[in-house]
Amino acid sequence: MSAGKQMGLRAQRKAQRPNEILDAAFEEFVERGYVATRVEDIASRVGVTKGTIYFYFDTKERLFEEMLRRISVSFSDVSAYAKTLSGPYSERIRAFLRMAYDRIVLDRNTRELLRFVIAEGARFPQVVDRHHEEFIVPLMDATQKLFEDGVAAGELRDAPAIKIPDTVIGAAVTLCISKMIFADRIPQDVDAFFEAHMDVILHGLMAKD
Amino acid sequence: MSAGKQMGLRAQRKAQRPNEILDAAFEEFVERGYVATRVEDIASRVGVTKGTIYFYFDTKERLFEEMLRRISVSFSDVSAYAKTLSGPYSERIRAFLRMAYDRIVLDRNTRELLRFVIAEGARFPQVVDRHHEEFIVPLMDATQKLFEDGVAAGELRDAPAIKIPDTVIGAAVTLCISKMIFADRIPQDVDAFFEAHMDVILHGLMAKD
Amino acid sequence: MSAGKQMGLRAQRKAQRPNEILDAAFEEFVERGYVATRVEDIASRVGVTKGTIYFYFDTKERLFEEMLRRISVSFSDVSAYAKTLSGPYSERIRAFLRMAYDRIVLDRNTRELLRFVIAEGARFPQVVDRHHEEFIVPLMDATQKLFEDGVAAGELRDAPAIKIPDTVIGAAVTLCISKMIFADRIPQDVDAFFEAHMDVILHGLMAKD
Amino acid sequence: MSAGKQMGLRAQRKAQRPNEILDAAFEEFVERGYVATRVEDIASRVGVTKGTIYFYFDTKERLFEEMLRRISVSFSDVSAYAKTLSGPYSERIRAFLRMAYDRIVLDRNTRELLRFVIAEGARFPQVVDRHHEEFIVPLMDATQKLFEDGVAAGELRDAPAIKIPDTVIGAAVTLCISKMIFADRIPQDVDAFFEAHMDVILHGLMAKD
DNA sequence: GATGAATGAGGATTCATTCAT
DNA sequence: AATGAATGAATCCTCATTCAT
Repeated sequence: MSAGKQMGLRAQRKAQRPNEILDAAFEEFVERGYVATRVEDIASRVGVTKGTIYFYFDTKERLFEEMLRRISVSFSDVSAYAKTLSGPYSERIRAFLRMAYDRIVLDRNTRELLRFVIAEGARFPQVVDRHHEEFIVPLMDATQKLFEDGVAAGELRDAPAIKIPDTVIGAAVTLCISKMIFADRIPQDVDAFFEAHMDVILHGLMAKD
Repeated sequence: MSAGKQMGLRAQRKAQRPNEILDAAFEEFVERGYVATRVEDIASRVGVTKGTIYFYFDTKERLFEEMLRRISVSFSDVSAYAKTLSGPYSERIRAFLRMAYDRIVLDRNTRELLRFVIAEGARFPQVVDRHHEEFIVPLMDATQKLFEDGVAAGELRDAPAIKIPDTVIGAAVTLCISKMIFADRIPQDVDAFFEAHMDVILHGLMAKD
Repeated sequence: MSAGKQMGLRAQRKAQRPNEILDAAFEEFVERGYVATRVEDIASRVGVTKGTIYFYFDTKERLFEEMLRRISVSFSDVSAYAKTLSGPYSERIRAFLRMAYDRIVLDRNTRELLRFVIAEGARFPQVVDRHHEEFIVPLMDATQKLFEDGVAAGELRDAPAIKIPDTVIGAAVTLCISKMIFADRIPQDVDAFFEAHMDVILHGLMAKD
Repeated sequence: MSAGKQMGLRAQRKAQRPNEILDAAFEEFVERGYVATRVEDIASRVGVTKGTIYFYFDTKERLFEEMLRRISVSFSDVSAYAKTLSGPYSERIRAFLRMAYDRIVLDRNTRELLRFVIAEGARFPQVVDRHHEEFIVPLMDATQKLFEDGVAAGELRDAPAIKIPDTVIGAAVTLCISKMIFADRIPQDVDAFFEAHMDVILHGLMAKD
């Protein structure tokens, strides 16, 4: 019944080739950056030769862009997620921020995407723009909305950070970068970091009773 | 009496050549990254030819490393700075963080250094290590010390963030990155950001009276 | 009774494949030359894929050679044609030269064949040799014979051009080249050219009465 | 006093490099055509390496174009030459056509230029246009003018070829092509050809007395 | 000190050809 | 018969580096 059963082994492999290549490209571009990565490196990683890469992707540039598209899972759903939250705002914020940490710090794709934005942004300006539109804006908007709702509910203080949620999310981004640049050499205790961060945030934002 | 006075203008200029080159190298490497920057680009910016660059620097790699050294002003003095602070800890923290913002967010060299750490870290691991030793550790240590003193003085709450000051400094790093990747396209109001951040931090860390 | 009647449409089409391919090859090779023409270009023009071309032709080189063979209609019959002519030599020459013009200037295959001889002669020396044997020699021999007969008949002057008929045929070749290189950008009035040429030739070759 | 004395050997050689390269490029492009000629072939012929070629010429295309410019000696002066002629028109035509033969048939540059026009015209349309403007038009105009003057002087018949001088010049072009494609394999007796051609032309164009 | 011609290794891309399906 | 994925040799062009002047 499955499509797989109707495809020959070769056909199955073939259908996966573009994704195999994009995955290999991701690893190589992460390791060496756009310019220093050779198309042949990517081919070797897949176990094919240069020519095969060009059979599926016109240019190295295109390959890079499609790889980015593949790893870029937009944050446009976080707003919907915030709406599913209920209970006291201290709990909602915790849940929301935990989700943010999971997606920003723990998701390798998102982490390395930030590396590409920083390292290749000058070469691929549209990558920076897309990152802003699909990641930063949705996340900040959702966070701000959550905060404003908390203020309206009388549970949060009307702090200036309500309007500049970057001041709160920022710590997660920085942790993401630390994980990215130090990898395993300097391990990061994400949970402890998250708890310490939450503690400051909640103490800093909760309305005095 | 100074050496400068005894040099002709031309001689002075020549004595400055290495620095001119390093400055030009900085701009070019920032724009294009290590691999994509051509030695000739740097030479053109200085107004000399390739050969001249090689008179002063053995290789492109060396040039890159020395450029990094030139822009890397260590943070090892921030601990001394913290010691000069007096008065209530809320004020000390404000002054200390303001200094941190100035050096992390507003100083272009520090900002772009972070770009190099992220973009070229795989190629120049020692840059990552140095960045850790000379920037992150001194800054975190001094911050932590300041917080611990505040706790000891009974002015700060013994929050878990005291031991993980990255949770506090993180926002500044993220703002630095925003300025870096968006440049002038998306202006950042550093002062407003700082005030909003301070507000959360102080409310979050001050001991209840 | 013919094979065609017993074949289905599809079978007929298939039987024509080699010729379709040769025709497409002709167009592509004319447009881009041997080296710059890709086997895939030819395949696209036929509406098949590369592999199909290789089913019918071993190599691109072979394909080129067979295409040449297809368009090369030998001039070995012009001598027979000359023998069919009768009447005064002025009329015979006019008829013969008109035939030469038709075949050299107006026949696209012959025209482009000359292009291949000039453009690819170094790569395919046998093409040059064949062109000499099958086109130039038969045409010149027949022309010379016609002229000599005219002289023997006392109708033509025993001009040195009788032995070097290229001096007469040359104009047609040049017109062929003009048509070839300028195509429609600079239209050539073949009839006017022919008449003007004939006029000089006849005045130049006829015996004085 | 000579410039040569003031240049070092190296400097002299350097100043000649572009021309050496263009000459080598001419030979290689003649032999193999534009596409099949490798930049490295040209470099080898000069005795340098690829890189050197690119030091002087941006691209292979540019190199080809400049090579063409180098070998293209315009025919715009033939009209002035015609004006220097005096005496009976039979003599003027002989002198003029001899000059045309010398420049069209015997000048290797002009000969091979025609090869490029035919072989590379589709790739470099401007070459075809330039050839028309700088070679064909000036030559035809001058020839026509000479013929018309001869008619006006009552020495030449008002033949239709007067207005279509290509019918006369054509033979020279064809001889040029023969020399080009057969090179030494089939030697051409240019003088005999010229004389035979002249004989027909003069008999064909002279007014009856 | 500075120049810039020259080198040559390296990398993106193309394309004739093969072959399993 | 036909397809099209895969190969790998070939070729344009770049650029770090050298070195004679």
